[in-house]
Amino acid sequence: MVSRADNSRSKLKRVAAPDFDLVTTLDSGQVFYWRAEGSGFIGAIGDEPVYVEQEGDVLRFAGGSEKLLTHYFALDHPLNEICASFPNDPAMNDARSFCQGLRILRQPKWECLASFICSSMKQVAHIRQMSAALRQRFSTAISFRGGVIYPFPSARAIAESSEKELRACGLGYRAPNLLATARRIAAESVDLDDLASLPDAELRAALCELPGVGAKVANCVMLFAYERLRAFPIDVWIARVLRERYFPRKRKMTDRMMREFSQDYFGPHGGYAQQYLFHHARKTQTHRRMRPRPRSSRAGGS
DNA sequence: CTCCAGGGATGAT
DNA sequence: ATCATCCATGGA
Repeated sequence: MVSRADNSRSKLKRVAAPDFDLVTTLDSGQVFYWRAEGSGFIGAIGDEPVYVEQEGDVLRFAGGSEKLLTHYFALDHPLNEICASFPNDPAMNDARSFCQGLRILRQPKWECLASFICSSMKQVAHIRQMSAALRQRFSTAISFRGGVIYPFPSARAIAESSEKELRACGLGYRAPNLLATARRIAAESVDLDDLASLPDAELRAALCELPGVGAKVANCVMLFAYERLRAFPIDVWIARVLRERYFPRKRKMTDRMMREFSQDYFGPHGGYAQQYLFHHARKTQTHRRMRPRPRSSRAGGS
């Protein structure tokens, strides 16, 4: 019987959150730990356990502070101006109206980097699984609201593990990459905070030096952790959107073409535009699975 | 069962 | 510079 008066629940703090949609934002594939709980979500911002729910234009929360939530959820981003800067075309307009209130978070750098090193060739649900496994195995539990929260483990904690332990978390071939990157950071041969002073191109190059980080992961980290709102990650979903909705007549779309087009077409907040296109595509996917394959003409011999 | 997933590293052209 | 192949794992 655990039902003792949970007065933790009746004393939620409040912060104004106009032009914000908590559910859409947390479900948009940029962050991998928050889980539905009650009428809101439980998770952590850095090492701070947080519960948060939305009611209209207000966030009600426990844990953390108004300042912490405002920063993490980027409530200060001028979302109207950002959305108005998107190009005016059918695909973008569909995405913009579908994703109202979606904001690009300001995530902790290491957590974001490590999560996206794990992300390659994995669905969002799998990345969440790996994140949860890493947290449970390599960080310290914090009691919170009758449950337990696992913050994301430090680079040092990962660095002191082994490839075998990381594979046990379901990382597969990503394990040596995460381990090697964690070791560089723990050894202080790379300081993720220092990189924040670099201009976009140099930041991207520095991130791509890390094992398991290529252009796509680097762009995700730039967008979700370094507030480089022009960074435009191109994954399989975005590539599909570009092919099908922007260049339906082209037979081949090379990586280079997609990169060069998206960098200036989507403007100074291209990363935001990308996230809207990504979320819209992923949530409105129609079963593109069963395409009749050419039947192999070896049914029964004669 | 098969197909696919928020790709990157490597080696061959 | 571009292209092919391999890399683990689990959901649909």
